[in-house]
Amino acid sequence: MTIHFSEGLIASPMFSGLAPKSVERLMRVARPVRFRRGENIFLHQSRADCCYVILSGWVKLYRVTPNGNEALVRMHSQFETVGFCDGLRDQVHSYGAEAASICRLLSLPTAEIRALAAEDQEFASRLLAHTLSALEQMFDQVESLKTQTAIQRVAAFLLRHARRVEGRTVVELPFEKSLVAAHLGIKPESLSRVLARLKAHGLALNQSEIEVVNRDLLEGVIRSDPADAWA
Amino acid sequence: MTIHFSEGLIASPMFSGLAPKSVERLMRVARPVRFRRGENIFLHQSRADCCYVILSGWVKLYRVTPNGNEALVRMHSQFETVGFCDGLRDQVHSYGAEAASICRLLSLPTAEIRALAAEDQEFASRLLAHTLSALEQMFDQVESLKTQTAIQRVAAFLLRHARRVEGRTVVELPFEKSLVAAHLGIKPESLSRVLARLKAHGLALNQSEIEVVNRDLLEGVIRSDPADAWA
DNA sequence: CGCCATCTTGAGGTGTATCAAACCCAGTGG
DNA sequence: CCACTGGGTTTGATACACCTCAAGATGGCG
Repeated sequence: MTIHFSEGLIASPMFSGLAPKSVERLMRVARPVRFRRGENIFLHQSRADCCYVILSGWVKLYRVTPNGNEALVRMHSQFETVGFCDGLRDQVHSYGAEAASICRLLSLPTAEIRALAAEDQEFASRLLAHTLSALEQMFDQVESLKTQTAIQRVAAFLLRHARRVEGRTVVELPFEKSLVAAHLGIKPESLSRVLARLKAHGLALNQSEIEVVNRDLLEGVIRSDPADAWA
Repeated sequence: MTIHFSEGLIASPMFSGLAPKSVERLMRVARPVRFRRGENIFLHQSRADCCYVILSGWVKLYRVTPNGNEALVRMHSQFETVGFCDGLRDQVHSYGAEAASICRLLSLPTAEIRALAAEDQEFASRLLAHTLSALEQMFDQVESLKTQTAIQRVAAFLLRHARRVEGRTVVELPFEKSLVAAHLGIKPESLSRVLARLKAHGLALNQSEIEVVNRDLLEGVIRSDPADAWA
């Protein structure tokens, strides 16, 4: 049931399609690591001498502001990579990483990654493409923070995570609600209230299960301008 | 007084240190373009077949949401690059670009950039480093949007742009106030009010001139937790 | 069962947006 | 020289969105 390390590596978009020789080279220095929920993976400002590929579980990237507040920057899950951003430049981490659930990672020395990038051109261009798409995702996040209200962000999040099971469209929250709230830039209490308000807009809440009963209505919440009132 | 095109190119962090052969190659296909303030450079979702280097002026990157709202994603100035993010992947632009002032750009065909990246390894790694730092800047932006209030973001912005002239610390806004507001994720009216409130925290406003009279006080505004009240 | 963490609900406060009006100021044209 | 114009900015009154603090509800788990 558990994924073998090398399978996990090549399942990651960043390493898929890598020459077998390069995979083997990486696997020689890769080490599997496990973390319990809440455990620290690396700290903000620490030397980035390891990058990680997630084999299972969720990892949260966050920053701590001078006044002790915490900003959740991104959430990452299976086969995504963590810590490359600073590792590739041989700098200190520009964010901290913490296990948001039990998770298994593959740790890779950044020195080896850099060396490989210098030799394997295909890998280098893959790295670039990967970074560019991360950048675009950050654009999305900034856009939603600047133009959408909390309700709209929640609605969009729910629709993104909605899956059809047995004819119904249900949303399984990928991680606990307080993390979902931080991810969307609001407080847990607000998330709770927003979910309650969305019951009037195509959402049904039956004891911890979230169901989308009217997709169009929910999409309407996202489309509508905050200036206009939706009752 | 005006910068020659090739000087502009190599002054850009993305192209500095490039082999003379590569510079020459790019200059053969580079074309200078001018825009008046408010003119469109490229549209969101249009094919990204040109990238740009800014020789002078300011460029704003923005997105238009389904409901007609506009989100300012980033501002760029001299020697920064615009449009590479999607050009390198041969995709459509993930944002629109507009001249925020009179500006001169150097337009480069993305096909040529991609070809050069494939051949010149040094350039490829420069591209990656550049993209990574853009990513980190987006992290900064998300952090400030999620953890700081409007007043704190304004204070931080002012301190970032404060310069010492003739013994006084003054802030010259790089572009008009409505753009500063959009950049910080607030409305122009709010920016106006916030500036007025900051007069009690080390800022002086003398008819369109902004002066930092007490840096520590301003920094205190940023440090303090929004929960605590600052009168 | 009782404990604990997580989530919800309520009351009240702060922050920012909205809409509308006044203001400032550089250009323009009489 | 002065009225007129129009964009950008400020100010005011008001509304809404979201936060804070505190109290309850829920649900897993020893």
